[in-house]
Amino acid sequence: MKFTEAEENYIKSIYHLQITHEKVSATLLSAAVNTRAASVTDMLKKLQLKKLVNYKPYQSFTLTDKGVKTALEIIRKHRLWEFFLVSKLGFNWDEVHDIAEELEHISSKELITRLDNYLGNPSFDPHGDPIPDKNGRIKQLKQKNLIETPLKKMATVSSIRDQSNEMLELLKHYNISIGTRLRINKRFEFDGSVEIKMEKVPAAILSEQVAKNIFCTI
Amino acid sequence: MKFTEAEENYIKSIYHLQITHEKVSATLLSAAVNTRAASVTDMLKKLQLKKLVNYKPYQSFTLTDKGVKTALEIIRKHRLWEFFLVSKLGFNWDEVHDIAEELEHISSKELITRLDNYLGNPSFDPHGDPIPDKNGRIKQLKQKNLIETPLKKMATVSSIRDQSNEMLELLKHYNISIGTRLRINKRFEFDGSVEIKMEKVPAAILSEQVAKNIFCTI
DNA sequence: AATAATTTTTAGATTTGTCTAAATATTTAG
DNA sequence: CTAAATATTTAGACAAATCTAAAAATTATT
Repeated sequence: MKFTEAEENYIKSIYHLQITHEKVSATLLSAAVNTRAASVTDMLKKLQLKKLVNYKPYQSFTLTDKGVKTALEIIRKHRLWEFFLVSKLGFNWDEVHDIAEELEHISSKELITRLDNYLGNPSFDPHGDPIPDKNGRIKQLKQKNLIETPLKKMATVSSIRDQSNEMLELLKHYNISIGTRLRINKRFEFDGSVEIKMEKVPAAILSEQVAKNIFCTI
Repeated sequence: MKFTEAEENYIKSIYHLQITHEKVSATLLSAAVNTRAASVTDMLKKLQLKKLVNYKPYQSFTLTDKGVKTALEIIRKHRLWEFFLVSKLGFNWDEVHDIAEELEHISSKELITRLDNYLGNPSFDPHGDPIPDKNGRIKQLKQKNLIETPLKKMATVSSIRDQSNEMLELLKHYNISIGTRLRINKRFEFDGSVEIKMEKVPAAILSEQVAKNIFCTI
């Protein structure tokens, strides 16, 4: 399916926002796409009709699977072009973003397939961000436990090391499971505990012992 | 100065038309940009305000110097991208037009400067058409179409004027492409058709309409 | 030269993506 | 728990680029 440049920019921005923020609001998005919130509302309705976002008035929204797939295609193009601009044309990595913002909207699939091969199917762009492959898969950074996970980044619980009943009981209480999305707000030097924030619930404190056993990917 | 994609397409089309036609009419232009004549009138008024065309209602029009300069910049981008697609990404010369139609609107000047150097500052694109240099200058090849090419001399196909899909289909059928070597055996007064002979295949007849659109160097 | 055919322009409408201002809903704070 | 602050949506407008239908101008034909 083909989308307008404006639609693509919204989809891409929502994708980036929902990785770094647990909730994507219209205001947040309006800043990201540099428009007024009222315009965002208009566009959300259109994207919903096209089944790209899950959206109900006055509620926060997310990309559908189709929306994510679309976002990854755009990001793939963006990052491949950035790689090209740096590796072949000799740009510095901090000069290429705006040009790639334009190039990412070129529609030809065959072009991207060939460009990818020409560049040697790179997995990371010049900024170190992963380049989705043709199936939308990105090389994930290794999983880290909550002691190692960087602060303030949305992370997804990917595994639990200690699977004792006591641990599972605790996870159940906090409503943490594989796939749960959370963010580390703060780490306390004093006892190694961490404050985590999940959607819809107040922040919670986990002891160092617990934190060491919960693994995430970002 | 920056122009919209629509404006650029009009400018480029007017340029091509005023090279191949003595007078450029709204109807002719409307076919070239694939819109209705009424829309062309609207756009001409806008382009006139921007000093890109000399236009008075009900009269034929021409590009201003500024318009020509703009057209050459767009054509330069188009042809450099075509060269890139063929020489670096391995596309066939008859597959690149539509992609270059999109790429020609990428705005960065620095990108084109670097692309030009990366490609070795080529003077001709894969169709044999000259690539304007950064100052808008074009190298003219002494090329003649098959009506003008002398009889019984080996000639090399250097460019195709009409690059419509229909024309490309026909060329593909006859296995004619840029670089093909051929000889004019005979010209028929009756309908202007020409008999050509290429290596390894029987002689073939081309209509006047086709012959006019195939250019050669000898 | 008068009329017919064609071309060009005008007038009014449509779509996309945006805006401002006002209305409405939600969240935060006293 | 209200009230204030903030966020979101609606309503109405606009610019760009297009369209159709009709009017006006030009060109061609008899």
